[in-house]
Amino acid sequence: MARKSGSHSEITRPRIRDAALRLFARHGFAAVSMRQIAAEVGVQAGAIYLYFEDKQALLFELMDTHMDDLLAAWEAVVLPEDALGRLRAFTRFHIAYHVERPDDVFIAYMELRSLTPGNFAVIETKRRAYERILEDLLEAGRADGVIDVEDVRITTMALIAMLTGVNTWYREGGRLARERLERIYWGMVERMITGARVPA
Amino acid sequence: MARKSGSHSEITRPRIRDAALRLFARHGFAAVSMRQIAAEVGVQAGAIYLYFEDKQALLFELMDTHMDDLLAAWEAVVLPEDALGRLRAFTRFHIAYHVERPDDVFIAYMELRSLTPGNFAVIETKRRAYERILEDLLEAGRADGVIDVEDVRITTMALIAMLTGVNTWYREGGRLARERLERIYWGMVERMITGARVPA
DNA sequence: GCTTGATATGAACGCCCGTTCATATAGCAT
DNA sequence: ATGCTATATGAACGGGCGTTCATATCAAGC
Repeated sequence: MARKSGSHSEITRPRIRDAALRLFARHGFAAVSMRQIAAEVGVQAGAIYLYFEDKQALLFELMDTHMDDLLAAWEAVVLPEDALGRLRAFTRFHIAYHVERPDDVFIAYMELRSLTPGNFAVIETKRRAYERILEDLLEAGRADGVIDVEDVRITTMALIAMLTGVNTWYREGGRLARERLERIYWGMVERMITGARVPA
Repeated sequence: MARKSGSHSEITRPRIRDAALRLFARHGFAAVSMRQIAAEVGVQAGAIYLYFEDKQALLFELMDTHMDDLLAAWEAVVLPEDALGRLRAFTRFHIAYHVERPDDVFIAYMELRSLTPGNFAVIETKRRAYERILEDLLEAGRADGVIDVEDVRITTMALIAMLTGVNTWYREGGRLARERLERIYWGMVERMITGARVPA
C-alpha cells in the first residue's frame, strides 16, 4: 500500500529526519540501523531510500542543516556595539541554542568521525567558521582593550568547550532556569576574559 | 598453530587491549569489529575470547581501568596546604593526564552510551567520584574565602568540560608546550574562580 | 620422551546489516 | 472512468557481525 491518507513526501521525509536525529543522538550513528529508523516512523526500511540516497547522506543532512541553522541563527542576533556586549551576546546565544537543540548539537560534535572525508571537510569548514566568530570577537575586544587573554586561540577553544559542555548535563527545566544558567555562565566567561570581579 | 615463540597470555592480552583502545577511540565502539581488533594484533577473532568474555567486557575493562588509573594517579599527587594551590594542582593534573592518555579519556566520555546498564552504573559512579574531587576543592576554597563562585556544581561542570576539551584539539608537541598549556589554563581557571587579575 | 594444559586456529552458527527492486496501491489529472 | 505518478511494500542480495567449538599445536613438567 502506498500514499496512505496524510502520508506525503512532506510528511514522511521530516519524520525520517527526526527519527534519525533522535536515534543517532541516543545510540550513535554506527549503532542505529535503517530498519530501526524506519520502524520509528512506521514504515519499511526501503522507503527511506525514496528520500535519502543512503545512510551517510542522512547523517550528513542532519549535520549540515544544523551547522547552517546555527550560523544563520547567529547572523540574526542583534548585537550591541561594544566588544564585551558582543561577547556576552555570543555566550548567551551559544548556550540558548545548545539547550534548545541538544540532539543536533550532540550529533554535530560526536559523529564527525562517521562522515566520509568529503562530507567531513564540508562540516569542518562550517564548524571552524563558527569558532571563528568567537575568535574574532575576542580579537576585537583585545584591540579595544576591554579584554585581556594570554592566547586568543586557546581561549576560544576553552570557551567553546566550556559552553558546549552544558549539553552534557543540563536539561531544560523551565525558562527561568535557563535565564539563570546563561547569567552564571556569562559571569564565568567575563571573569575569564577580563579578570574583573563582577558584582553579585 | 598455537603458542608461537613469545606468544603468551601476558603478551597477547595487552596487545588486544591496546588495539581495541586505539580502534575504539578512532572509529567508535559500534563501528569496530572483533575481527578488526584481531587483525590488528595478528590473530584470529576467536582468540580474543580467551582473554575477554565478549566485546562489551573488552570495552568495560578499558573504561574501568582508565577510571581506576585516573583516580589512583590523583591520589598519588602531593598537594599543597592551601585551597588555591590544590585547585592549581588539580588543573595541571587533569590536563597532563588527559594529554598523556588521549585515547583512554576519549573513550571514557564518548562510549558511556555503549555500556550495558550495569557497567554504566559502575563507570558513572567513578566518574562522579572524580568530579567530586574538584567540587570538594571548590567548596573548601569557598570556605577558606579564597575563591568566589556563584554555583559550585555549575562551576565544576564548566571547569571539567573546559579542561577535558583540551583533548579535542591539543596534540603532544614537546614537553615545553605542555607546560605552557597547563600554565595558560590555570590562568583562566584562577580568574574564573577568584575573579582576580593575575599578573602576566 | 610423554603427557598435559595453555594458546590459537578456522570453520561454522544464526542473525542483522545497508541497499535494491519488482510489485502494488492511492490520490490526482484528464 | 482511466491512466499516471508518487509513495510504499516486502522479499531478496551479498556480506559482515559476535560468538562458539572441535581441533591443532606448542611449551613446560614429570
